[in-house]
Amino acid sequence: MTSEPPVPAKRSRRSSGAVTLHDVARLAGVAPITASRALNTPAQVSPEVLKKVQEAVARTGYVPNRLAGGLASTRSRLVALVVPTVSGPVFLDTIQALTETLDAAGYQLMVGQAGYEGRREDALLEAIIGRRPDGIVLTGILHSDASRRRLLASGIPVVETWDLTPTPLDMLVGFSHQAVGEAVARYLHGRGRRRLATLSGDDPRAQQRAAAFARAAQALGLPPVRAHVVPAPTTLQAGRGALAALMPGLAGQGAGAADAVDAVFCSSDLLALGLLTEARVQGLDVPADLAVVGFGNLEMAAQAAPAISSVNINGAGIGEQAARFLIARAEGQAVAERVVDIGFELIERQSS
Amino acid sequence: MTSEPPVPAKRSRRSSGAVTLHDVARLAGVAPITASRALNTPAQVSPEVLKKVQEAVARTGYVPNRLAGGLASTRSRLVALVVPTVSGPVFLDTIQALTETLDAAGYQLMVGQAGYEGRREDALLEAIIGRRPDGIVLTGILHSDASRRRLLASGIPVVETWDLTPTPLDMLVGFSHQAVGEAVARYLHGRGRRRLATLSGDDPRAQQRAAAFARAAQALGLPPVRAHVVPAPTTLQAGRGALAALMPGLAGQGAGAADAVDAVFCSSDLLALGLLTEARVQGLDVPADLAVVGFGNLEMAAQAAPAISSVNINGAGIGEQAARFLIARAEGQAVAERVVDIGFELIERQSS
DNA sequence: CTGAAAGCGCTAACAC
DNA sequence: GTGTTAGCGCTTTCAG
Repeated sequence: MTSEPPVPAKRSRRSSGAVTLHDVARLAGVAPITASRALNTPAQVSPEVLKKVQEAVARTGYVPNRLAGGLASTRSRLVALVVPTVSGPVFLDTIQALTETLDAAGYQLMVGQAGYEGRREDALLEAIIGRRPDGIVLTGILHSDASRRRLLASGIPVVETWDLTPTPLDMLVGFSHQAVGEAVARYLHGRGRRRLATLSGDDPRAQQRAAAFARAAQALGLPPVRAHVVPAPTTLQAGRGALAALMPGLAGQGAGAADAVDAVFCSSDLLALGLLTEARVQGLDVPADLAVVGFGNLEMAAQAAPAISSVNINGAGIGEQAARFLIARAEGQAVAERVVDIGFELIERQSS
Repeated sequence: MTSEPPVPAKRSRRSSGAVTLHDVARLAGVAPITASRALNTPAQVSPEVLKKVQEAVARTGYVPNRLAGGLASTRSRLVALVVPTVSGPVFLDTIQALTETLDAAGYQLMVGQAGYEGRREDALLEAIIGRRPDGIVLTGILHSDASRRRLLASGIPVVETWDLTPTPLDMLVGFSHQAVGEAVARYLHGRGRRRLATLSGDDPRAQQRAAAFARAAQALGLPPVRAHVVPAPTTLQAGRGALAALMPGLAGQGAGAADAVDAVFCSSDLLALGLLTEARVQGLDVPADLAVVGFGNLEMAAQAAPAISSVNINGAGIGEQAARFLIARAEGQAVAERVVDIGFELIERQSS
C-alpha cells in the first residue's frame, strides 16, 4: 500500500475525490494523454498500452468526467429536447426513438418543457444553451421570435419536428398539417359524409389541420364545417363534453335530423375516443349516425370498439431522423438534405 | 518570467467562439471573478458593479457555460432520471413534476431508458455517472446487483421511486405494492365478489401486487385467485385478449356459470380498459357480470363508460418529493427522513 | 467588497 | 506511437 504523507497536502483544492484519468495513467505507467487515446481512439495506441490502460480502468472503476471532456473538446455529447409538456402521449414515440438513437451513438438526452403558454421559454432556452448541447430538438413551436433568434445566434444545430414550416430555423423533420386536413376531408366526403365538423385543441398545428379541413370541405361543395375548439392539451373529458356542443339537437330529437353533423375530425385520438364514448352513452350509433376520425393513431384508437380511424404519424421515425441529423452534424458531416417530410397515413377503421 | 516571443500568440487553441465571462468582465471594467459574483451571488457586490455587469451581459448576450461551471464547482446542476421506457404513460406525471420542480431550482433533467430487460443497464449507468449529475432518480428497478453497487460507489445521491424496498440504496419515495394488493382484495370481497382473478404485467411490482392480492383473498376464505400474466409493458390489446383466458366458458354458456370469475384486478388501467372493451363486445355486463379494477388512475379510467375503479398513485407527488430530496442534498442540507411512503387511494367507480 | 492565482479533469496542438 | 504543453471557461482559495 502507499505510504501516507506525514503532512497533509498544503493548499490543494478540494478535488471531487473521484478517480481521474491521471490516476489511471499513473497506474498504467503512461502519460495521461496516452490513456485518453487508449480510451477514445484505441487504434492510435499499441496493443500493450491499450491492455495496461484497460486493466487500470477496470481496477480503479474509472468513469471519465464528461463535463471536463466536453469543456476541453467543445463537444458535450448532450442533446436537448424541448416539448410543450412531457405528459402528452403524442410525442412519446418520438422521445423514445430519440433517446435510443442518441444513446447508441453515445449521446445523452436532456428534456425541457416549454409549456403551451410559453412564459418560461426564455429561461428554458438559457438553461439549455448554457449546457452547450451538440444539438437541440424542438417539438411544437417556439413561441417568441426573440427565442428563435437567440437559438440561431447560439450556433447550436437545431431540428424542428412535427411540422413543415416554410422557413425552417435549420433542419426539419415533419409533415404537412395542411395536407392532413385536406386528406381527411376528401376521405369523409368520399364516404358519403356531408355535414362535417372538427373538434380540435387550440394549439397552432391542430388549428392548421382544422382550417385546411374546412377549406377542403368547402372546395368540395359541402356546407360550412362546424368547428369546436378546446384548450390544449386535449383530454378524453373534453371529447366527451364536446358531443353536446357538436350535436345540440341530440337530446330532443335523436340523431338523424337533416342538418345533424354526420362526421367529426378530431385533433387527437383522446378527443375521438371521448367523443365515441359519449356517443355510445347517448345511444348514438358510430359509424351509422356519426363518423369519427382521430389523429395520432395511438393504441387506444385501434383497440377501441368500434375501432377508431386515425391519422398515423411515424413518431419514432421523426425521432430517429432528428437524432441522425444531429449526430451527423456533430461529427462534422455535411447534411445534404435538411428537410424531411415524413408524411402521414390515414388508417381506416370501423368508426368511419 | 519566460521570455516572450516577439510575435503574438499564434498557437492559440480554437476557442468555442462564444462570449465568455472574461468578455463580460472586460466590458464591465471588472475582474472576471467579480463578474462571476455579480451573476451568482449579487448580494456580495456593489450596486454599481452589479449594474455594469448586467448591462454587459445584456449587450453581449452572454450565456454562462455550465460545463465549465460544473467542472470548477463540482456541481453540475443536472439530475438524471432512469425509466424502464419513456413511452409507458405510468411515469409521465412523475417526470413532469420532476422536470418542473428541478427547473424551478435551476436544475436540468437528463433521461435514460433502462428497458425492461436491463441489458444496456451498465452502459447507461456509465453514461450517467460520467456527467456527474447532482442526483439520480430511479423509477422501477435496477436489475443487476453490480449496478446497484456501482451507483452507490459513485457517491451520487439516489432516490428510488414507485416502490418501498426494504433496503433502500439511499433515499426513497414510494408506496407499498403489497398494501395495494391487499386493499383491493378486501374491497372486492366487501362488494360481494367471490371468484377473483388478476391480470398483470410481468414486471416485479405488478407481480408483487398480484401476489399480495391472492394471499389476501385466501386469508378471506375465497377460492384460489386465477392469475393471468402478460408481458410488460402492458397494452390495451393484451387486456382485450386476456378476457378469453380469464373466462374460458364465455363462448359456450354465457356469463353466470357458477365458477365464473366475477372480479378482476388489473395491473394497469390499460389492461382494465382493454378488458372492459372486450367484455362489452362479448355482451358481458360490467359490473353486473364482472367487476374490473385498474391501477394508475389514468384519465382513461375515469372517462371510460362505465367508469373504471382504479388505484390512484400520486405520481406528481412522487416526482416533486424526489426533486426536493435531491435539491436539498445538493445544497448540502441534511435530509432527516430519507424514506417517504406516499400511499395510494382506491377510487371506486361504476366498474365495480 | 474586490482581485490574483491556481486548478477542476480533460483534450487539441504540436513535438519527438 | 507517445509525450509535452497549454489551455477549455469557470470557481475556489487566499489576500487585501
